[in-house]
Order: sequence, then C-alpha cells, then structure tokens
Amino acid sequence: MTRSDDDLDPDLVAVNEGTAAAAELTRPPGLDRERILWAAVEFIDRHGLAALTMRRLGAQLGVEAMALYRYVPGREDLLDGVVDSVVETLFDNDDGDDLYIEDHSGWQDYLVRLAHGMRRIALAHPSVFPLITSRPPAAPWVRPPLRSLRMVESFLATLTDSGFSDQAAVAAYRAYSSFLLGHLLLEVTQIGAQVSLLDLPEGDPDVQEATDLSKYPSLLRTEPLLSQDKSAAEFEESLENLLDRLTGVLHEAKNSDDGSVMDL
Amino acid sequence: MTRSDDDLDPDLVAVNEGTAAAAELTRPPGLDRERILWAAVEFIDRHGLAALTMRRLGAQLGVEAMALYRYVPGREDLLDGVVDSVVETLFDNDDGDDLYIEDHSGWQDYLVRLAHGMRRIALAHPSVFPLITSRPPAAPWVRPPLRSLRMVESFLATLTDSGFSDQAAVAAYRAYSSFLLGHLLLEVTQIGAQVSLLDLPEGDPDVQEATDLSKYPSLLRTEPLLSQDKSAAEFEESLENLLDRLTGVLHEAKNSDDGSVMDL
DNA sequence: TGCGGCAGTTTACGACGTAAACCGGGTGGG
DNA sequence: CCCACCCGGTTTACGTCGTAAACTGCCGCA
Repeated sequence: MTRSDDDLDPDLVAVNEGTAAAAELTRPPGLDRERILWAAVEFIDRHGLAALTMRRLGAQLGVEAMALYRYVPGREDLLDGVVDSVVETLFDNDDGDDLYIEDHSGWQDYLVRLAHGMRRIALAHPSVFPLITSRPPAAPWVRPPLRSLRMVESFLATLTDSGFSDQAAVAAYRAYSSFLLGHLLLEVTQIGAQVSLLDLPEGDPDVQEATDLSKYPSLLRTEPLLSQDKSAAEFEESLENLLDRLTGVLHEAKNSDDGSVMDL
Repeated sequence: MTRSDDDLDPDLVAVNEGTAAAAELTRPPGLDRERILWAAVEFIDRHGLAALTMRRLGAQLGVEAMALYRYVPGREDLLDGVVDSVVETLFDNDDGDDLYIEDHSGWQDYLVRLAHGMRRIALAHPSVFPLITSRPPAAPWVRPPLRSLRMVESFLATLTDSGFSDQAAVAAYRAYSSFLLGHLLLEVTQIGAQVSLLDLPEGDPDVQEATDLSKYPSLLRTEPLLSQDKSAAEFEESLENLLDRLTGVLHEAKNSDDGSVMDL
C-alpha cells in the first residue's frame, strides 16, 4: 500500500518464494532442532516475538510444549538458535543466488554482497532482525549484526587478504557493522509500523487528538516526505560512501600516520 | 577493569554523579508516575531488562506490585514511559550542562550536541538504550532513536531554519538517525559483555572448547584489537564525516540536481 | 517373550501480568 | 460529631508462562 508499485528492490524479491516455503510443505513427521528453529522463525515473522511461546510453538508443530525441550535447552537458547539459523543463510547457497558471499571478487565486492545479504535477511524477517541486535554474542567482544564467529572471521580474513592491516580491518569491521546495524534496524522497524497517520481517525472522538500534530509544524509539513520509502537508494548511497572511506584508508595506509582512527 | 584508566570520555563522566542520584535520596514517601519511571530506569540499569518485574519494581519502591497500576497502565506502557523519561533528559537542563540542545549556534553545532547527548544517555543507561530502538514509536513513520515527536520536530525545524530544503532535512534526519542508532547500539551492547575471552577457562574441562577459536585464525589474531575500546574516537570521526556529507548536500543544493538521494 | 531406550505427553510448581474486591484513614458536608 | 466518600495501597484470585520430573506407548533387538 504505502510502498510504491515501482518498487523493484532486489533484496525484497529474493527470498519471498525462496528458501523455507517449499521445503516446509513436505512434512516428515519427526521433530528435530532445525525444524523447530525454522518454525520459530516463521512464527515470529507471522505473529511477532512477543507472541512466541513454547506452548504455542509446540502447537504449531503439532506437539506439546515439553517435546521441544528434547531438542532445545530452553526458550533463551531457542532464540539464539533462531538468530543463528537466519544469519547462517548468508552462507547457504542452495538456490544459486548470485549474492553468495564466498565467491567474491575483491573486498569491496565482498562488502557489497554481505551488505545486501544482511539486508535481504532483514527485509525477509523484520521481526526477527531486532533479535540479532540484542542477543548476547557468542564471543563477548564481537558484536551484532555480524553475530556468528564464522562471519567475523570471513570478514577479517577477506580484508586482511586484500591488504588491510589488522588494525584497519578491525576498524573497518566496526564502522561497517555499525553502519549496517543502524541502517537495517531503522529500515526494519519502519516496516512494522507502516501505517502513516491516516489510520487513527478511528476510535471514539473523545481522545481524538491523541497525537496532536499542531504543536509540531515542521513534522506535519514533512509528513509525506517522512513516510516515503527511499530506503533502498539511501542504503546504496551510504554503503558506497562507506566503501569510499575504507578505500581511502587502505590506500593511505602505506603513507605515514595521519592521525585518523581508521589506521590507528 | 577492561576500560583503560586514561579514559576521559566526556560523555561518560557527565551523568554518573549527576541527574537522578541526589534528588532520589530525599524520599517523600508518596508514589507518583515520575518516581516509578525512574525507579524502573535504575532497576534496569542495575539488573537488566529481563529482571524487571512489576512485583520486583514494587518491592524496590517499598510497595506491592498492584500499587503501580494506579499510576501506570501496565508493564508495556511502563517501558514506553521509561524510554520517554530517558530521552526527555536531553531537554532538561537542570544541572547547567553545556550540552543543552536548545541553545546551539548553527545546525552543525546542534547535531553535534544532539549526538553527544544521545551518547551520554546510551552510556549512562546501556541496558535501557536497546529499548529505545525496539519500542513502537509515537507516530508510526518516525523512528528510533529520535523517538519523541518533540525531538524530531526540533531536528527538522533546526535544519530547515538553516537553509535545508524539506527533502534535504528529511534525508538528513534519516542518515543521522541510522548513524546514531547503529553506532550507539553497537557501543552499548559491547559494554554489557565486556569480559574478553579470558574468563571462560572456568567450568568443567569436558566442554572446555565451547568457543574453539582455532578454526578462526584471523579472529584469534586480532582479538586484542577487537576488544580494544576506541569508541569515543570512532564516534567523533564518523560523526564528522556525516556532517561533512550533509554540509556538501546543503551547499550543492542551489546547484542543479546531481542525482543524489540526499537532495531529491 | 521380554527389555531398554526413544519420542512425546502429563502433571506439577513457582513466577509472571493484571482484574477485582477489599481496606484504613483522612476530609468535608450534614 | 458523625458518617459517607474517596484516595492510596493491599489481598486475593485467575490464567499463562517456562520448565522440572515423572510417566507412557512403542520399536528394535536379545
């Protein structure tokens, strides 16, 4: 509705028909960890995180809640598993997706693929994504959204292989992480509440002016702009800007120290 | 401990002795919404969000859980109130803080003050901050971390008053938001788990290699770098870079359209 | 024929959020 | 003076949650 029809965002189409749906229709009746985890993902996508309950998840799988505990230590660990499952799809290239991260050409291509891979995940599972950002990490000193150690390793190795010093690679990791995290989280949370303000005219007219915008003129005036969705383009532009910065850092590395944090 | 002693991060010292502590020692026994909200903030700071319970919060206030419901509609709304309380401190200038946002000189100064204000909040309440990013917003189309309408209004008004077009101001709002959100969230979640990996040598030696790093050489090699805290400097650098971009956008605005999203 | 373990169920417990009924003590009107 | 009333807080109660522990039907193997 709010999204325009000329929306050709490539990170959106990629998964909608893709990964889980087809494989999930054939139902060998047995439980296992994988099935539970993906059922949880689907449940969260459909009903939100708050609605996810051991009992309800069991029900969706046609089983009592306690059955899940044979495969999952508890709810908290289940959520960790959900995050891992979702992130891990970055590396699974079942469907011949051209965004597969491993076969890249150069670190910039790698970072672009990685960014779009994460964005694809975020858009495919908007309600799961915030979990990625808030769960405690496997290793305490590396952080979201590049949660899995495998991913951080892949990141650092690619950059250092391309000539980045360890320091520069780590700095790049942090700059890149926070960019990706910020942008995707902002984008994803906007999705969940994409109703503009043309919907609250409902309700009893007593408390009508619950959100009275007359006190916020600029906000009122720019509302159509604010509710517009230019996410894809903004994402691309910010990403390119970041890559430019990193390229600069890499090339200036052989020169002397210029005081920048990037190449500490 | 892990933080070095030469840490003079200005956003850290600012609040530690500041706002809430002194006023909270004198205890007029009555309850009210404000007191409850700040008790919740303190509780979350101390024990984490998961531990916050109506019963426990009541106990901390020397009162039964149900007493809270006279001032707060429910737990969910309490959390909204917590977020608002914390964000609203950006505007309260009780303690003569020089970071007060309203009296700025120029939009760049404003953005710098705002950024440091938010960072101060994030560092003062690391466990509360993720809430800011995940709570549904007052108006659905504006989003964290600039949650309050007052804040968005202030942001937009300042920029447009400084010569930004509505479109540029909105684009700036989004770029700025996602930058701030990403950086602070990353920084804040690193705080909560700042134990490096020199602590898991504990535990029964059976499952010792729970996090076996031998498979992740780059990660192992750069661990001391990764666990280092250069957040303040990185923050400053990224912020300046963003401001430079925005300045460019502002000045090129009078020229023709160059295809950038920024000044669409 | 029996028997051990696998996969899932039943039962049970304590803690949660919160609706509803219940107080005690101050306050104002008769 | 007294009684009705309300205000601020408590008690009780219900349904749901996560999960420990005991239980059950069943299947493969001796």
